[in-house]
Amino acid sequence: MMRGVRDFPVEAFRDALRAWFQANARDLPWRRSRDPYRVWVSEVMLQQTRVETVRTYYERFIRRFPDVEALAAAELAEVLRYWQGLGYYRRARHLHAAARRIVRDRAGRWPQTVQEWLALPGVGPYMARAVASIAFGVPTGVVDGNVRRVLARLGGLKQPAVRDLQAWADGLVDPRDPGMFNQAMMELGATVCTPVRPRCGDCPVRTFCRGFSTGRPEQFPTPVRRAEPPEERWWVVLWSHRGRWLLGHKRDGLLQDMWLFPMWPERTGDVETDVLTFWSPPDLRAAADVLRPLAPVVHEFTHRRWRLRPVWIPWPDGWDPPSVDGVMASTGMFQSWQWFPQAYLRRIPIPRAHRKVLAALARPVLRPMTG
DNA sequence: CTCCTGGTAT
DNA sequence: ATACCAGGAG
Repeated sequence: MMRGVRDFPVEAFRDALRAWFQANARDLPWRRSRDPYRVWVSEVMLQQTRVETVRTYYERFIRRFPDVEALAAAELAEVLRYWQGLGYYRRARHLHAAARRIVRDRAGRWPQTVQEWLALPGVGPYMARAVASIAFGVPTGVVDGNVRRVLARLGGLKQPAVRDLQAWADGLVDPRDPGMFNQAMMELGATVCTPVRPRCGDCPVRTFCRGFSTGRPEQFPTPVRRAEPPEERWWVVLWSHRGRWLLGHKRDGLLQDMWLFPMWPERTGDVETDVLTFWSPPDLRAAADVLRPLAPVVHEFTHRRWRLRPVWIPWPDGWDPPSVDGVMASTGMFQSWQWFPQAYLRRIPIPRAHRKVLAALARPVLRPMTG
């Protein structure tokens, strides 16, 4: 057991936390049911994502895919479309794959133990314990980012090991209602024991808290600064022809299975040199004639920052259809490509970064293209 | 603007 | 250890 955690008044802590949660729990859509499907979907969405963002997505998703059978029967593209804008699209692909496993391999029988949940794709230590405790009453503690912070402050721990926190959470969890206890811990972290300026005055368990007694709760756990993500500069080509737009289906890695406008790395800063060299000579001359620079877009991921320079190429209706295969193949990032009518852009999964590019069409150019 | 947050897979 | 997204708060 960790220093500072010995002789922790477990029963009194549970009582104070329970009373607080019963009076202060936010009314969230996924809390109205202990249906494993709903608990699971909400937990997947809430991973790495804020409650207010998830709320809208969750309700739409449940309307469209009301149970695990409906999700398993759906196409991946459809699932991704409902996930569009939430980020971490791998979550959606795993959710979909796991739904198919539950329906096909388990004949719709739900995993109930932590071990069974862990066997599903996209389910790790946190999620397995969250769903098992909330939907099935398994007496196990969960340690997500919120709980980690709450426990670190309670124990006055600067750099707690996850294993120790898990062990502590397992000992703390209320066996009478593990799901409620876990949700209460996370709720406390989300609304009171916040990363900056925690509201200790509103905290139901401050009398148990070493962080509070030190007067500097924000020091637990020790804050760490994230490194600057490296920057990448890309040209993005919005190619339109007879009311259609050319997009590619991303093959792998970042934004896999999403639809993107073709992109080329910026090298010289001159679009004809960097992009149009991959085009056939007649296409090159024609494209240069109708090329329209758009306002730049910045989009930040965890691990890299994109500076996008969108270029609109409105291919005149009267001209021959452009030959796109060689051009799209030259990007090396798509498994297929397609001309989509304007109205269809709402029906395919396009990540936020390229939605911003699309929005740049409606704005005036802010800077010249060269330089 | 700047600084901050988050689970799983590999 | 690193890849993966899109925000919010101040």
